[in-house]
Amino acid sequence: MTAEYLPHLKGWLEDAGAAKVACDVKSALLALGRLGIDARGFEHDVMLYAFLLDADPSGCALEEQARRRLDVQLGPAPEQHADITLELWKQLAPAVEARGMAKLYAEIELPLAPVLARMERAGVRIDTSELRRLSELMEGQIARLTSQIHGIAGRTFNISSPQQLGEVLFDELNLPAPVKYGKGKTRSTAADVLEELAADHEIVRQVLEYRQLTKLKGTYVDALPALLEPRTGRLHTSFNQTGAATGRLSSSNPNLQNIPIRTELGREIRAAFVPQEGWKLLVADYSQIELRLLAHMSDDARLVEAFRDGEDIHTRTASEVLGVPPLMVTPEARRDAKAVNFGIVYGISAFGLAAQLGISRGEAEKYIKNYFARYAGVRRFIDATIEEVRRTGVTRTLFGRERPIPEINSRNPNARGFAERTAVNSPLQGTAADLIKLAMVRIDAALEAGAYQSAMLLQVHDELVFECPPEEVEAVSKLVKREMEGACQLNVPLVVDVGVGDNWRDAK
DNA sequence: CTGGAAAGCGCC
DNA sequence: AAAGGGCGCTTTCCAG
Repeated sequence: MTAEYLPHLKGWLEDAGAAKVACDVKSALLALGRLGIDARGFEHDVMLYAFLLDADPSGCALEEQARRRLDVQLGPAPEQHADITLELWKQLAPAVEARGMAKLYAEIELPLAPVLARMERAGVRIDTSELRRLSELMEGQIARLTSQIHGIAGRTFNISSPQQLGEVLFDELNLPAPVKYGKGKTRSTAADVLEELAADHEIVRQVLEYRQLTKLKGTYVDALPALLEPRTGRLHTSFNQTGAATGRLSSSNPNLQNIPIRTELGREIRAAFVPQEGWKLLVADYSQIELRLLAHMSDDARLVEAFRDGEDIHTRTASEVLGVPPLMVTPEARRDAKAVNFGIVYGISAFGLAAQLGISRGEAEKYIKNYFARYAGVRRFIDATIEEVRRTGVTRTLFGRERPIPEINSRNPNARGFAERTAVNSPLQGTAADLIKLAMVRIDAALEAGAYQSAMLLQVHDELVFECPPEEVEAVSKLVKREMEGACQLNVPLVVDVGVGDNWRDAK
């Protein structure tokens, strides 16, 4: 079997007889696309094989794999890239098969690569004049806050420097210093610390507002327009299919998976994401995906029942934990229950829950105790999951994706605790990632089969964003909902909310 | 001047 | 003893 290589692709494309092999199919497709070549039929992606085997985002690129598995230092020669790619393919493809991940590879990861390539090439349109307006508005607010903060401090200083801010607040104005310390013994000025002081101190409230404005202006409002592709006038992110150990995608240059939504100002920024003239944006997101997967994987009777009955899950948890009927659950109780539900998924401690809810550690312990008394299946699931990871050393998703957890039997209690939380969270986060990836592949195929013009643009973990001509909106809404909800059969229903609008904010 | 660590914070 | 899982980006600060 001889390797053919294309020097202008730096060895990306190797044709090994009948089997088309690349070290990175998505990059190969994008590079070929720029040359006007519509390539199809790649069967083997060495980087994806490596990622399935190691779940190590920093170690699955060709150079690192060549070093680790073949003890070869990769040079610039395309011939070497081609040879190494084939050598690794021969080793990794059978290993993926042997570990039971051939189906995950063939039905999800490999077919996803061309979908991501098309999403990146499509890009997303931004209303730059809207962002310019916001930028000027925010500039004025920041200037006002800066002079007010300096006024109260009695001197000028760099408000963006945590070090200088700490000196002003805790040494000069003698505000109560936080218990929380950074690694270098610096007193923390993080938002949760400042919020403790905000009620009593005007300057702290202004610093928090200053932080929000400078963060959003610097990271989004001013940064995004600079990244527009001149040729398309659109924003083209990169989706990294090997970017997160759990199996999630990541997004960079720019990261379009962390566009603001929480605050009103943030939502203004999101409203600047718009469809091409005359088209619509369509947003579809899985409702409570990780908690539904917790219900399925734990088979907890109450959790399963709650989702089957279509109940509001946080209200139900509040009702269970407090022992009151759902109609008597106050908004505050629901908020607390929501924190408990997320805490379960993340492996929170009583200490952490207490800090977040502003209650005593004893109160938090009661909440957690009550939770597990009512959701005994969840307790069993968590214990069984940790036990299995102790035995096997890996977590596994519903679709068979593995993640090594080497520290699970560490004698260091800190490292072991971290590993145990990771062991519980990874199957949930990872299965959710598998599920939406599968949905993306199904939707892409269905759009292709129906010859729709609508395009998938973005994925944000439990949400997909599409751009649709108005006459397709209705049909594509149904298609997307059907393919997402039908991606997999669980003990509980999968629910997808679909919205349509003239920008990303209003479509949600 | 550059690179990296640390702090902080945006999202799910 | 630490104390919530997964990311990427910006700014500050400091060492080389």
